[in-house]
Amino acid sequence: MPPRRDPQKHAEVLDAAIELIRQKGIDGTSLQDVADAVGIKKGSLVTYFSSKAELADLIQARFTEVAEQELAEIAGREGLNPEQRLRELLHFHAEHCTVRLSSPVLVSFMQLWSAPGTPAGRKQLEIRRQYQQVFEDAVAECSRKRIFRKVDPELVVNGLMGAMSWCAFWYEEETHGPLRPLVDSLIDMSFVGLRPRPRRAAASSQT
Amino acid sequence: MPPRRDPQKHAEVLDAAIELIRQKGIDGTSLQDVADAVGIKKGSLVTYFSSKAELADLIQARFTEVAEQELAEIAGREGLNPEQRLRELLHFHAEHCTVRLSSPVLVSFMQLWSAPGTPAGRKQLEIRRQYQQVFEDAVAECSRKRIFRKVDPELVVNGLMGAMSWCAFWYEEETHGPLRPLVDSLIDMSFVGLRPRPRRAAASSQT
DNA sequence: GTCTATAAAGCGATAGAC
DNA sequence: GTCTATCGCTTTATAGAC
Repeated sequence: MPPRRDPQKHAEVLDAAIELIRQKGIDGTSLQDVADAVGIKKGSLVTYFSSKAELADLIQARFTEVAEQELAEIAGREGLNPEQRLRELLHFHAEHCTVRLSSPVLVSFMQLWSAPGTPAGRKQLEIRRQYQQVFEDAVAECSRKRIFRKVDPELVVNGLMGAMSWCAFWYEEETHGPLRPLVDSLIDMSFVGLRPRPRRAAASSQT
Repeated sequence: MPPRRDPQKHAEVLDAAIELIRQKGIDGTSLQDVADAVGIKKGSLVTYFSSKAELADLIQARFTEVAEQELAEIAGREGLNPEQRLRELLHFHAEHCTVRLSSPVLVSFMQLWSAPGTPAGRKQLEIRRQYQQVFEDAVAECSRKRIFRKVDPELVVNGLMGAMSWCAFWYEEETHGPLRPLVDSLIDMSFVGLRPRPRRAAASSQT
């Protein structure tokens, strides 16, 4: 399990597996596919992981590790006001979902997240909670600085992350062009609804 | 394939399959599971569908049929202004994703939606396009009536539907209470960002 | 460390008796 | 319409030679 002799080859195998699962999902990817992709025989994969479940764990660990590192970097970056920080966090999340994960992988994550019974599912749930907490803290900070009005951070983040995550299911670079300006537009529209109300606002659809 | 003698039993089998797929996803559900759930032998399932692919088609057809009926009902309902109509459409979508589909089923839909190469995938893509078109029309109508400013309906709908669909991944009735007020809050916040700008608005984070 | 070979299990699909 | 039985295939996992 630990990369004993050849960590580079370990990374190569993992990269190939990630790319395949990115395209076809975890269920649609067999160990034979992985072996073919790296040019070794199926039986030799045991050198790099002892089971398919462990492969899935390794991939998930890598993704969440990357995500947490980037989130921590943004959270600690200098020279950003709270709104810009939240914006950067949302940009990262959108890109993480669309470019790096792709919808099949996102879907696999979701499936694990929605199986909280298993130990792995519980662990995933905790990771997701931590991940989301960073966003909720950023929203709360915006409220504290009167950039946003007082809002429920959990609800707001669920809405924002939904809009961002959903990009994985509709965004295509050839059709829509670069992702960033699209996401910026979405964020702009969303943030307007979070501003402090000058006199009154937001109320309009009372039946 | 057509329910020749016992349409009730057909519906029962389909219900059981839906419930299983709701829990474990399409790949995680074997025909043996379905047969066990309805108390017949695996081989007897051919009476109700000739292959697993056809089972998936039947389930998808049922869901999309229900969705299209409801959407048409809302689109044609009397006494709603364009904003209220859009709001009702979004409410339906949120409930459709959370309560009726649940995240694993939504996830299965996504998986099929993201395989546009196959004929079935192409058909699903067209269904989704039609489905989404109803929402985009509603947004465009709001813009025409100056309830919203001029916006890109596709982008706006993608953002709104993302926030709604995402509810399937975080909403739990025991934790959060009734779904409707939560969704209303999300819609309220989003709509504020779509209003015509009185003088200037929305610009605040220019670096 | 990689290979061949195979075990063991589960899958969807099908044939034929009742 | 349902059953039993089985086929053919794919999958993961493992054992042992080089």
